Amino acid sequence: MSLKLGLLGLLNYNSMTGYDLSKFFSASLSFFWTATTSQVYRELTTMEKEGWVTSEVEVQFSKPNKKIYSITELGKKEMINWLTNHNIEEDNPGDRNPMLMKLFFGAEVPKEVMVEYLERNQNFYEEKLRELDQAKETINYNDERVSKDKVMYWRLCESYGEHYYKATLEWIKEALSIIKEES
Amino acid sequence: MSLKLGLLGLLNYNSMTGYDLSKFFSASLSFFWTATTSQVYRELTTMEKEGWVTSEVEVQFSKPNKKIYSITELGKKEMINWLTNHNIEEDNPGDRNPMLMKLFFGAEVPKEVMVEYLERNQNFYEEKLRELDQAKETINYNDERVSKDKVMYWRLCESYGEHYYKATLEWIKEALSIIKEES
DNA sequence: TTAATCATGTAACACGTTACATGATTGC
DNA sequence: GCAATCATGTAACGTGTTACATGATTAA
Repeated sequence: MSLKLGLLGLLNYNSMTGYDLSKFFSASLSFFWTATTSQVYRELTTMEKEGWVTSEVEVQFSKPNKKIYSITELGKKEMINWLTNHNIEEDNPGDRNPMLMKLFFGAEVPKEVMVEYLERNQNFYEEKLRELDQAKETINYNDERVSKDKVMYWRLCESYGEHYYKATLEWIKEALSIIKEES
Repeated sequence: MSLKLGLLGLLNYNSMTGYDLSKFFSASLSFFWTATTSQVYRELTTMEKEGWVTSEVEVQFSKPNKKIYSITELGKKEMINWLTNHNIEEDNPGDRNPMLMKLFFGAEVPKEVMVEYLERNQNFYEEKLRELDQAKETINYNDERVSKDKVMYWRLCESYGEHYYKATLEWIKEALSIIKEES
């Protein structure tokens, strides 16, 4: 459901094509959700059937025609409904962490293998943190066309990332020293 | 792939039935991966086709026969291979966080809605932390039949949970105070 | 001249979820 | 007498992934 609702959320800001949507998705939501173009087109088709969006074709020359999607009243209702009614368990899968799956069975391979694994994860998350810092600097939050509320919520999402990356890095540091200690 | 390899990992400890596997799964791996019985049976079928596991039937009276699965040499190779060759990007999806998706579009609904949402998440994670504490106490890590290495890795997985839950709770606390401040 | 961008998708597969079905045994 | 446990699955659906196809335009 999150993908559908992410698309509704973006269409609620502006009507646009599937192509635009998938670009906006990677630009603004990819930090906590990813979607390929194929997925976006498929979802748009089913969402149109359900009456959450409508489309109109804009004829173009020497390019494929644009199919511009807009959110409907029904779609808006659906979005507000999703924003208002919570299912906390569903919203926090928390499971499906391949890294922990690997670590759980780490005793089956030499320690150096797991040490290297954690170190590479460390690099990965340090890089993520740097990327986040850069993003913070480049995004212009003072754009007057954007409401303060939106900016606040967007910043909170960013801040989650920071907390999450830092916590992971701290854990990796501890884990590495424990593994090395035991050798 | 993680599900298949989780199953291989468990079968590497002990041969058992699909039914046993799904119980072990919920008992020991559900903290970072979940699997339903239907999924387990399906995966076992395909893994047998690939030669990673074999099965033999144990006839029972007045109960369905047991189909006991064992890991093969090929399966062990596959497992070690997975443990040894890393793809850090794949192992850290990090995306797909429905909670952040919701928060991102939070400006579309009254602030109280998002405050309540975060408060319920807070309760959720506090409960998770308590559960983890309980688990720590009940699990007997001094079982002599289990190698020290295994215990170490299992504990590291637990410790990840602790870090993760605590970081999330801290972020929620900050987020709540920021949202309330802006009102 | 090659690659990237614009803009649309289809097809097949992988994996997760939900619901349903069977039928005896054991515990409350 | 009823629910839970044992033990096996099937079927259908939802959603994510990967690969492929088309064909003009623009920038390096």
